[in-house]
Amino acid sequence: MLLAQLEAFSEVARLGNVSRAADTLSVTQPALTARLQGLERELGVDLFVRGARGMTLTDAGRALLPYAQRAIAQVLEGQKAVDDLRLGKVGQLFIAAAPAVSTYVLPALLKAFQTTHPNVRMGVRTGHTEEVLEMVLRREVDLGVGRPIQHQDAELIPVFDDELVLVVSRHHPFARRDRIRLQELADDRLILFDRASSYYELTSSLIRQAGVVPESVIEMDNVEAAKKMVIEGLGVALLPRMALLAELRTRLLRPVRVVGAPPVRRPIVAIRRTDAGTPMGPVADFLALLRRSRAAG
Amino acid sequence: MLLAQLEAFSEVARLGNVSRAADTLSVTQPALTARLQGLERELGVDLFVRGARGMTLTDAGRALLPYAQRAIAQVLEGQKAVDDLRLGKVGQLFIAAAPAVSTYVLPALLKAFQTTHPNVRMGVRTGHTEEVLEMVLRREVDLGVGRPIQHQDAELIPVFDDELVLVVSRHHPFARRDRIRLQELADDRLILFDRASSYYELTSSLIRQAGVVPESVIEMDNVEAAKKMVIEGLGVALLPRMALLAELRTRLLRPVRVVGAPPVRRPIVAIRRTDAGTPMGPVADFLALLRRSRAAG
DNA sequence: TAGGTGCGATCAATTGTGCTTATGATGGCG
DNA sequence: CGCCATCATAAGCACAATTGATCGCACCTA
Repeated sequence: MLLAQLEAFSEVARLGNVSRAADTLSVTQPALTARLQGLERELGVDLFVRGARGMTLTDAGRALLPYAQRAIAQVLEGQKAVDDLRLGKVGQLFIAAAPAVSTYVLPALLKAFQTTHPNVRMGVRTGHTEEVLEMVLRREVDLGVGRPIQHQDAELIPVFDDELVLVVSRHHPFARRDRIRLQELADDRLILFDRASSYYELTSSLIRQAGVVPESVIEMDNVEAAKKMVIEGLGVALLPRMALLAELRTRLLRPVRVVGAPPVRRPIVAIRRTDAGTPMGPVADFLALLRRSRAAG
Repeated sequence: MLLAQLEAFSEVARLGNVSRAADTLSVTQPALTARLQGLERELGVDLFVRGARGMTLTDAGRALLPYAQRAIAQVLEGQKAVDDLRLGKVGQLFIAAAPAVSTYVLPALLKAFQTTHPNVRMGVRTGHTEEVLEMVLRREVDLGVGRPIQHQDAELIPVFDDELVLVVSRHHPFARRDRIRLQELADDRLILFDRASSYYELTSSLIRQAGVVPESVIEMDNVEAAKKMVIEGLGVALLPRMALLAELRTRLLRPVRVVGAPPVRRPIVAIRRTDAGTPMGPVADFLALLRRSRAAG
């Protein structure tokens, strides 16, 4: 049985007239006649009584009509559902993100996303990149955001590069200088954050590489606390730029260029299950927003 | 969009495998692949992620699946509904019938019909043939049964011939004779029934035709009373055979052949709206039962 | 009652479209 | 490293749907 036959049947039943139904369906009248005959042949019953004044439903036709209409309605609704999804109008967007992303990048992005996609259900979960990957693989979220991490079933999509920035308080001597040498850090107190973060290892190796042994080191367990320490003048810190946007803008913290040390850049990637296919709808839209934002400046 | 595409989609989604779905749908695998590609092209989205281990639904596929399944289910249910109707399993059978039919023919027939068609809703309305016609034309009933009556929108289907039978009580002198002459009726009392019935006019004209003036006439307003009168020996009557079946069988009443007068036969017809088409399902089955019954024979 | 009108069915030719068989490409698994 | 399973592609074919023109019929109108 063909959907076209059901549409023909439904429309002819509605109009009681093959010729006019042919117009509204944009086919010729003989084509419609053939569809109806085909349907009647397949079902083994007459659906219409042919009169000189048009077509009238038989009992069988009356019995079939509601089913035909519902079937057609389901198809249309299905098309609409897919279309809405494709255009990102509806659907869901659950994201797993590394702490810095979750804290400093997502809020603004999701606020913007919410205004353009009011009917999309959103959610955020936070974890280190390994946990993000796990959540993606277990399909607990539609998208992960974190540092690159290889896995057979995961696909990585670069979204922006983050960067470690050396920051000092506004009263610190470095604040007045364009750039400093790495060795000068030896005279200062270095503030480290979150031993579990991937940045911890980076920072440490950078320092060690330069043969610098800082006078003293303070370890914090989160970025926010580390920033406070720096602002209070207790030391200097290498912090991800995406966590500093507000303080750099208000000049509460001052960035300092370090000569002789290459800028430490870390790609931030989106993580998708390979078998989820090309991102679509809300996920695709959010990915575009994420890349466009260039969140790290 | 083709129904076949939705079926392909649904089945592949269920099995996660084009080749196996091709088996269950009894087509070749390339045919299914083409259907899926056509559907994806038309919707503008990928419905599956192709892997070496089979097909996995995308978000769009997951969104579409329930609609596709419901559409297919509606089509199947529609087919079943038409089929049940065609086979007379379900539906309704509302009949309007002339009083004699309603009283003496329908009860036994409807009892038989009920056992073979337990899920058919049935109903009977009684009226003279003109009223039966009206009910048919107003679609208050599916079928009328009565004497022939012409109308542009009504189709008449002969079902059996009724016959006026001269009956007398078992003690009446005629009861011992094979046949009588019409003129002999002049010596007897004639019992007429129901002035509104079409039989009244028939009977009267038959008598007048023969130039017979019965000694006396008693008019009753229903057949049952007329029968009682005859049984009590108060006179003789010309009554429709279909109203006499029980009394003739028990020999409470005796039929008498009248020589010189042709048997008075009246066709009983079923009445259908022309625009209702060929009878189907319960109506067709009942019509067949009605003709087979030869109720007046 | 003769001609006009509207409607559905039919016909012949053409176009399309899906189906089948055979083959290719790719990834996983022993 | 070759084999197996899986899906995609290609070529040829057959059937079916579409089209435009025509027919037949019933009804309406003059």
